[in-house]
Amino acid sequence: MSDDLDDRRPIHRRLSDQLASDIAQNKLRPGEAIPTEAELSARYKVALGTVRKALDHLVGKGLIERIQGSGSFVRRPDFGTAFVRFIRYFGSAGDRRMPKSRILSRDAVVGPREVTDALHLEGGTRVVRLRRLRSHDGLPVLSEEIWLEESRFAAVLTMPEMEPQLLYPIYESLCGEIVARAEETITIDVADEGDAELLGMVVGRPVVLIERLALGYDDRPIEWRRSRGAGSDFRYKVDIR
Amino acid sequence: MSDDLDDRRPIHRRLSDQLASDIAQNKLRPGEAIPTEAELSARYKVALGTVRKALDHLVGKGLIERIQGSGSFVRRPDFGTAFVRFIRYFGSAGDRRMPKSRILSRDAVVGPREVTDALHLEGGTRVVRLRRLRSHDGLPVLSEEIWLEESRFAAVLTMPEMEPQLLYPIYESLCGEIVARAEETITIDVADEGDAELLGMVVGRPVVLIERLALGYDDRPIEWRRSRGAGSDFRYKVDIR
DNA sequence: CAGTGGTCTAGACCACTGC
DNA sequence: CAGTGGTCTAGACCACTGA
Repeated sequence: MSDDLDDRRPIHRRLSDQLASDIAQNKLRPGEAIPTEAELSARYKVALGTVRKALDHLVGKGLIERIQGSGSFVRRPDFGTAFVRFIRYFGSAGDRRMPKSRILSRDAVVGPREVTDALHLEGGTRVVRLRRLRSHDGLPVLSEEIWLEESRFAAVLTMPEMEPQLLYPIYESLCGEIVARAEETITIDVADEGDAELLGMVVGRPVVLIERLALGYDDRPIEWRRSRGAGSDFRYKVDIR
Repeated sequence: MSDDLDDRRPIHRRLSDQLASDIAQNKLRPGEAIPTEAELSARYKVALGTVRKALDHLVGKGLIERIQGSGSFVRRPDFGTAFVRFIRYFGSAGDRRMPKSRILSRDAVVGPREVTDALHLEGGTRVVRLRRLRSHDGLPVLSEEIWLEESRFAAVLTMPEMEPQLLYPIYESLCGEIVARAEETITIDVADEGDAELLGMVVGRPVVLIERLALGYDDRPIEWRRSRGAGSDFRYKVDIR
């Protein structure tokens, strides 16, 4: 462990923090195997049970997966389906066509106040802005504005436009930025002229507004996204304990 | 354990299932202490570590709480604040007045199809219906319809109307039904005449529709509730891992 | 087959709670 | 102070994976 001085925290806790930190710093990358229990036990001179407790804790935090007989692996969060969680589709049951994305514009601008605030940047920092329209069964479903710090994501401006664009893998391969989790805030608005044009809605009808802040393993903001969709398409289910 | 025959499941798993079942059958009631680790270890002739693993699992499921030096206790879920999770308030920051509830009507009727479906009852079963209006700072915020199986909840019809009515404690004391968890589905609608009257809204403006199914520890449906509120008051935050 | 994680045991010591 | 849960150890055996 990096700091053997702070003896007040339990060993299993220090070990899991150490590993979480390695993951945050991309020393251990998604999909990679982490050292085996025996290896960690020997390296840090702690009992196997203590190692197991640390790893179990990381499983609980969603950072790793354990596969018996194979090893323990850094988990790659799957946000591809998050879109689907919120929006209900009307297409026939057998229809499994992927939603399609079309990028409407890509540019770099001085960040509006709310964007720099959301991304924890200095006011006036330049940011990349993407506008994107997501469709299902040929019908527009979500219009998105996506904001990124320009200094880290300039490559996004010049990348060729591929078709089934999932952005997070692109951030990873092009910019070395790995999205670990996201915070979404859902509110309700009414359709304006832009929604009427992009989503084919009637002005004044309910719109669902989804604001998402994507964060790295180290909790640094990576991307801020604001999506608008027809309220009638929205459905969300929560479990309360 | 009740069935020592099924040896294929791990001991810690059988033990936690046994305890979960005791909780489901109200043999162990919310707030009560469960047997100590040592007690369970002796009674079931298993090692302490195995007992601990079983109890840790129950903590993860949200069924118990453990308090060092004191004991392990059946958890009482707190839904009183769920209302607050969805609705943002505008009152001054220092204002901590509790939201108020007023019951508009109480009666028993043949359950509408969607109600009996939600409660997993035979079509045509009689149900209790409550209408309730929840206000904050004197302004109506949520209008609710609450549905209960009449045969189990007839007492709700005749109870005196107390003021700070939290229903779930009433279900427990009057009917012996304990709510363990709930499933909520959020959709968006537009205001109708009823919303205009009860919530002071303009017809056609966005409404948030929250449907909640409350369940016991044994996953049997207890109550189905449908709440409507002004869309402009709605805000919900989710964390995605 | 060797190597991995999963289960289970037995026991020592610590930290906290409540009387 | 006695009793509780929390930490940690050391070691045995099992179940599964993949070459």
